Amino acid sequence: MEFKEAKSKFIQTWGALGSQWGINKTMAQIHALLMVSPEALSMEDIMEELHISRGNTSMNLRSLMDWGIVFKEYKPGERKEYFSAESNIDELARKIAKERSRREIKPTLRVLKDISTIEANESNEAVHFKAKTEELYDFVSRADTMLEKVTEHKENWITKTIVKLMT
Amino acid sequence: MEFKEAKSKFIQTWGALGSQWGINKTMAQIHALLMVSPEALSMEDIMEELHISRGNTSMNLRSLMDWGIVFKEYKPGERKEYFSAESNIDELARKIAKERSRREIKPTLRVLKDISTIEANESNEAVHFKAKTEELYDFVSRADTMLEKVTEHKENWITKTIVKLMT
DNA sequence: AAAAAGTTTCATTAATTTTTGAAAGTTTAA
DNA sequence: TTAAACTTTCAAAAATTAATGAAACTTTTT
Repeated sequence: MEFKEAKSKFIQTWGALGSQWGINKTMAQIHALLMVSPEALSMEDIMEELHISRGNTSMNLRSLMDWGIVFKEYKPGERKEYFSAESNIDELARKIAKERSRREIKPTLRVLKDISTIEANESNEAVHFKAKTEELYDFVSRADTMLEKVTEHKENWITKTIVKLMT
Repeated sequence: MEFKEAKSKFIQTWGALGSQWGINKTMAQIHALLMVSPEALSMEDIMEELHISRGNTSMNLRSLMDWGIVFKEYKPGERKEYFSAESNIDELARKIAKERSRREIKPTLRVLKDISTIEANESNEAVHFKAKTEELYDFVSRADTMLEKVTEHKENWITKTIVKLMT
């Protein structure tokens, strides 16, 4: 396989992965492209490489910047804006995890907490509901905390945890 | 909030969460409904509760069974099929993680490995590409292994890991 | 073996999501 | 202050994904 083919394959794969994870395909593709580009790219560059419109490029770049995983760069003496991706992969994972927690897990936890407070001395059905949603709350809450721990620090989390448990 | 309202809210929330994670809304809603039902439900029950068609119900139930998180049940003396959800939440998480790894992460790893083998003595661009995709392969690979470790066993993984590290 | 009770499939329709492109908006330079 | 260079927005169109429902299929009962 030569470079061009590999590059295109990478962009397609990253895009497909993105859509399976609830991120739109173009957004993931732009991110993939920027990740493997040694230099920051202009909007024109991106449009041309991915064959997408200006509007589409603009909106998805904005989303990527909202996620904190793509940055604007200005080249001295140039008016055009250039874009580059977070280059540290651990940092990338950290930001994605943090953002998904904030946007999805936290709101879900709020709902779960809320609905598990129903008075359940009525029916069997209500008792079971309350038990199940409480259990789910605990689980999701634990998972979220763990995710936070794993991603909050750049340093090795396991080591820290062990030290903490042993002292 | 009384029971009916809470139940409906739970089903909506779980459905929304599903679609953010690449699972179709109805599938997640059926799963939510079965999770909070103390008894197994028939297709009729599900159709009625969620206001969806027979075909839709049938296909999404099949998907849920393919994921291994919903089961068919037969009641003695009854011809109808009943459905129930995996009731252990740890087990549920385990199965989802395993399935997503198999369907999404593993294929991505294969592609990453494949494309990072290009001969990169040509351009700066190709050198950077090779380095980046290799780095990504290592990261995803590590993450997948960790996920496997966390979910492979029902027992507390942390404890085991610590014990292993200390001996 | 035919009817009854139930389930699955899949072409068509509906809903949702994404993309386009042209107009409006900004900023810089002359 | 106005023209040029560039970016953003958003209504409409296109593409994708999900849902319907009727016909086909399966299994059980009589």
